Amino acid sequence: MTSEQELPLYRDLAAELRRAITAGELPPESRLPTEAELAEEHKVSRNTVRLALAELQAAGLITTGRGRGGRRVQHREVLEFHGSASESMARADERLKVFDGVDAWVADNRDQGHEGTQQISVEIVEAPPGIAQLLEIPAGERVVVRRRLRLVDGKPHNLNDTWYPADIAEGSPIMHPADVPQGTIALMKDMGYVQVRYRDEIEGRAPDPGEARRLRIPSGWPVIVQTRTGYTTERPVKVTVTIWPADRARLIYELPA
Amino acid sequence: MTSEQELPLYRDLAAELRRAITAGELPPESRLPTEAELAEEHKVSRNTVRLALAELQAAGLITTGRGRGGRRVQHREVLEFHGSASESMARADERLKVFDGVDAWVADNRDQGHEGTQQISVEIVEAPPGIAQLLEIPAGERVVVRRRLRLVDGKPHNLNDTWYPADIAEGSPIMHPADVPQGTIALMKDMGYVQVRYRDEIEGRAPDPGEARRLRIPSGWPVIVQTRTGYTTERPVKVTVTIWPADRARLIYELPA
DNA sequence: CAGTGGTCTAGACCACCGT
DNA sequence: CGGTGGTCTAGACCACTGG
Repeated sequence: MTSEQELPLYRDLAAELRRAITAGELPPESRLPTEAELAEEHKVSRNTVRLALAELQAAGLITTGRGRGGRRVQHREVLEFHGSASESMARADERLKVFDGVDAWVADNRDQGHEGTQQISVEIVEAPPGIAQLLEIPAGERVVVRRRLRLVDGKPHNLNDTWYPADIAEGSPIMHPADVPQGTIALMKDMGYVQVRYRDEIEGRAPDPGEARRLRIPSGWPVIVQTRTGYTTERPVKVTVTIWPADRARLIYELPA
Repeated sequence: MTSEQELPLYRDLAAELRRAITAGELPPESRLPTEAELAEEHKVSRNTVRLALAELQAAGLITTGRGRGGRRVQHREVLEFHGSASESMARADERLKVFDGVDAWVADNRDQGHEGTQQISVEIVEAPPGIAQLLEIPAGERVVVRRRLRLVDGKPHNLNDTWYPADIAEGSPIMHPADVPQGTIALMKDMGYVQVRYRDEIEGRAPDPGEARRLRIPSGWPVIVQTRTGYTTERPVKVTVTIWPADRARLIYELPA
């Protein structure tokens, strides 16, 4: 009755496990059978089992359990981030009154019942080509990059690097590797750089090894990359690159027609 | 001199090939050494070579070559799609004058020097939960879904499914499985449904097997999913779900501050 | 049709981690 | 400590495809 299209053994096994997980027979956080058990049950070699599990792992359905822990069904939690002006700005006003001394992202997490923390470092480097193009400066020009590894409930969640032309950032509080409570947008406004529009570019890809290591994800796991360029009436003044493991975030934009 | 961190053999090999590709020593479209050659060169088993190649494949750097073709370095071409109103609308006006009888997406491709075609089918189904929630109707209610597989230069490029409440679509030209030259937005406007705002949600994930098959991508390859809900002043009137293989598209939004 | 990648087996050793 | 997944080997057979 099952319309078997003569799948390879490992695809077949992957499909069965996928069905069991999405049907709820294997609930989130529950342990999977061990590789040896699956191999015996299905009369295949352990390598074949591993091919099937690798597929589910790439799809974000199961975890990779080292040691005695075993693999578990992935508990999937998606946090939402608002890209457009209207909605996020309206809520940002409220936030600043309620949560003092933390930036918008930390507050955004509290809204969703999570604790956000950040590890911030600041460097002065030569602008890589992609960043230079967006900032409309020559490649290799000095820029200040403020790198943030953001943690949710203590675990790495996303990378957020903001690049500023050196003439804007140097000597300002942007260089200070700590939270800017009122936000860097307000800070730059006080410095005379009023951002009037943004351009967001969104793409998906596999992380490079460095990104995978910092986010503690397997190297095949896809990430979403949002590149936001902020403009005054005069020129681009910052580029922010945010990288999330794909299943961990959803971007939302509200647009007029 | 190489700061080897005692990587597993296959990660080491993957890193070397990755470097050779990004450094241009293996240019796009060029053939990789065969698995047997790599195994012998590096004194590892063929399975180890395959683990390394699987990683590069997941990262979208190389193709999967069946038969005598061999693997090749992936030729990466990213097409851009505009999410926001301002820019895309201004250009849409011009398009309609120049390209007659084709919809905006087909024209969008011509702008970038490619030929876009679509395979369209229309179904009447019960609304799945996610779609029902966005359309603000009970789950299981009848909806019309207009499914499009879009091809660029003859190859599958993205999936674009638009869901309409049955009361709006039934009996209208939306049900006709062919191009709507003036676009469904203009068509709905003529029918009295003027869309005044959109809400976009963007996420990344691995495709399910059906999506992977339709797009002809390996099942681990990540996709970007854009879900656009269109609203009149009264209510949501359509939900469009577009799915791209992640490396094939970049979404762009222009936003006021 | 020869060579390629795709699939599969049956073993082995080890680092790691929970109990 | 004992069991788990991570890594690796050395084979084998086959489907597909380009020359």
